[in-house]
Amino acid sequence: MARPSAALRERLLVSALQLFVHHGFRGTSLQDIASDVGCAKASLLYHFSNKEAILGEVLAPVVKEVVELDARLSPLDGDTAAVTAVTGFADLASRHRQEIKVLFDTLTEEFHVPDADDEGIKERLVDAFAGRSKEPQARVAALMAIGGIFIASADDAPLDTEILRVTLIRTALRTLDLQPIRLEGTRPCVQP
Amino acid sequence: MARPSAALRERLLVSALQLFVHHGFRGTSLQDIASDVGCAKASLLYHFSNKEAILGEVLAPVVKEVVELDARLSPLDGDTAAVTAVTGFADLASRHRQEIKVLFDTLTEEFHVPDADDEGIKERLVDAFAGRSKEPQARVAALMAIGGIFIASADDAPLDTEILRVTLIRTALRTLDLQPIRLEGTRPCVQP
Amino acid sequence: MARPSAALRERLLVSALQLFVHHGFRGTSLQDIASDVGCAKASLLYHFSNKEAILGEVLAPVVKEVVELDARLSPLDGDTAAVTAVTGFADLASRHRQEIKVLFDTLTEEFHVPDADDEGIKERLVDAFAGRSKEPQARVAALMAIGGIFIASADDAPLDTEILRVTLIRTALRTLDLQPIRLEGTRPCVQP
Amino acid sequence: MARPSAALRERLLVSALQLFVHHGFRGTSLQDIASDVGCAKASLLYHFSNKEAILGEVLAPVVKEVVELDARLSPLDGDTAAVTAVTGFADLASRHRQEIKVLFDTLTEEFHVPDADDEGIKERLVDAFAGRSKEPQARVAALMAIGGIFIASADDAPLDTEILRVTLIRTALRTLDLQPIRLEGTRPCVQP
DNA sequence: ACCTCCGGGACCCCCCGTTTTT
DNA sequence: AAAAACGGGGGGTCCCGGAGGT
Repeated sequence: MARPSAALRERLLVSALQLFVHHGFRGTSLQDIASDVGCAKASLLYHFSNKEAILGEVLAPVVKEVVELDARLSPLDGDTAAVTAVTGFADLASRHRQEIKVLFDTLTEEFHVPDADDEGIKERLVDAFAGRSKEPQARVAALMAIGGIFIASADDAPLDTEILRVTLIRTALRTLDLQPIRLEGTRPCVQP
Repeated sequence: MARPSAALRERLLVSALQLFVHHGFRGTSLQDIASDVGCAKASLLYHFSNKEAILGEVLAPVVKEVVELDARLSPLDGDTAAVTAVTGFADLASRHRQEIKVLFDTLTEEFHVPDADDEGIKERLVDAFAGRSKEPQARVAALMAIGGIFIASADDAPLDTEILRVTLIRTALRTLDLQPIRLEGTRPCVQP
Repeated sequence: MARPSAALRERLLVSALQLFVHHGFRGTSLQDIASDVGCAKASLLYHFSNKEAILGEVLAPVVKEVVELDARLSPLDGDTAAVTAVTGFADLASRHRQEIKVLFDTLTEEFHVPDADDEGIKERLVDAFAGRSKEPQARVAALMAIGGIFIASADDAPLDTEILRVTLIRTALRTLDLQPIRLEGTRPCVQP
Repeated sequence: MARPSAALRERLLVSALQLFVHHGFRGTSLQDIASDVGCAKASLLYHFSNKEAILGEVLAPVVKEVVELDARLSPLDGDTAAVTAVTGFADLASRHRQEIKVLFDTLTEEFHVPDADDEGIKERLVDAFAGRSKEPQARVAALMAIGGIFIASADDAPLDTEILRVTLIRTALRTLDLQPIRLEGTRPCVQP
């Protein structure tokens, strides 16, 4: 039926993201997505081999950025690592609020998003947030900083992206007991 | 087959909690729970009228405490409200780590846990964490503090409850930009 | 619906056999079977864990007899083996004509009927029919005898069981170039 | 992608035959065939209007020969009919072993192979094998002879075509209780 | 003429959370 | 407390057209 039929594939991804955000991954059926864009379920499965594949593509942008951030963090140490992690992660999260929310309830699922989240990356991120410290308290604080950014980003409240980003950074740094930094120019390498 | 079968009901709740933690609420079927304790699915539904009821009973303890905390917070204002919220919530979360994790992915679901979380309570909690401030930044910081406590509690890492509790409080206060407090005696009214 | 509801399970097996005979295994859906006996598809899956399980139970009687025949044949050799195989197999086939037909199109399927047809048994049966001879011609003749019994049994034509059995034996023996035997008392150990 | 792509149509038929032999008609999907030759499923349906059409073309050679055999048999009677049927059918089967196997599991299917097997031909073939006799025993023997030739031909064992053919004839004649014939020159009218 | 990109209607097997019956 | 039965999807596959590209 889809009249314009421009790019069904894209419209499916958009619908899927929205539905995943509001009803969760498991709470969204293929039929829900298909109905939402007004196409047959079979057409959906023509573009994506299965339900997980949809999730994978929906999350691909964030995952890609997280992987890049992980790479940028690996050579860093101490406060530098922590600050870079905070700014990078907050930037990423504030720009992908919906995807972040989806990533959430997906965490309980058994499967992994392809080529990411392979166990290691989460640990390394926590490690960077903790400034490479091995103390339990530092780890807890790091988790809290990450979790805080996650939750605040995933919240539904309408909020300007830039304000959110800055607030996330400032607050997360406090959480980690780090000195505030000048925020101009903290924006990592991202297309303007 | 378990012959004792004395408190099947309790064993069901224990199994349910464990399974909900590891596979999520939707990811756990009644059959899974029944198989885990070794009884028939029908027996399960003899004790609990439906699946949600199981979740309700699993979360009952936390919900009860959250409601009580909400009541204690209502007359308070400013930093007092925030500090009380932090200490109370951290205490609660550190003692119910598994239930907290379950509460998580349940948040996406459509239904509400009985007699709690009815929209209002979450907002009031955020309000208290924000010290009754209406500024967006304060709200974001409040969300981050709550989220941080949630995430850190839900994490699988083995950690002494008391150490976790103290760290949660100290760090959350930093997140909210509040002065550290003396932690002795902060333990709210709870059975020893 | 099912008013009498005496032994739904049995009625399901009967229907399944009939439908498998007329439409093949793949050509019969669970819904077909359920509709035929007038129950819900879910009720069907309550009794049988999956479609293959139904096939397994439908074929169980024949498989059991074939396995027993295989056991009886193992110590025998030469013409004795061949004659015993012929009489045993013809007896079995003439009493289970429908199941034999089902066994047919099932042969192409990938899966194996549980605890039988595990590759070996067919070879051993051919070996017995061939009177333990290794010559290709003997093997071909053995195959033709077995196939003949199969096909003739599976045929839809109404025919008295006893006449069929005797004719199968007499003809199969000719196929194998064996002397006719006295057919009284050839009936193998079977409940009268 | 296969660039030569000269005769995609032929390659499809070859693949289809192979797959039908190993997984059955119903067990082979259009996708399977397309994947096997490395083309799109839609390309397949360009050449053949539907799945049955593929089967029809795959079986066309055998069906044609069977129809011709049927025509040759119609004027014959008694032993002459039987012997001619046996030699003709064995010749045909030994030269088209794979197609014979496919013909098998297709028998259960509802549809008919085009312009053949329309109920009548099978009966007439049995009739000829039975030497036009109407007795049930003769009919059973005829069925067994035909079935034997079928099964032995369909078997996977590697065997020289000529040896197979001669053995099929000799054994089938025994099955029908007919005198062996001189096999030289029995080869029916077939393109050299 | 040949081939592929899209798209869709039907339906399959299985399972889920329930109600009814014993 | 369990056994039996059920309505209703869930994800996924099948076979098939129609609209183009070369």
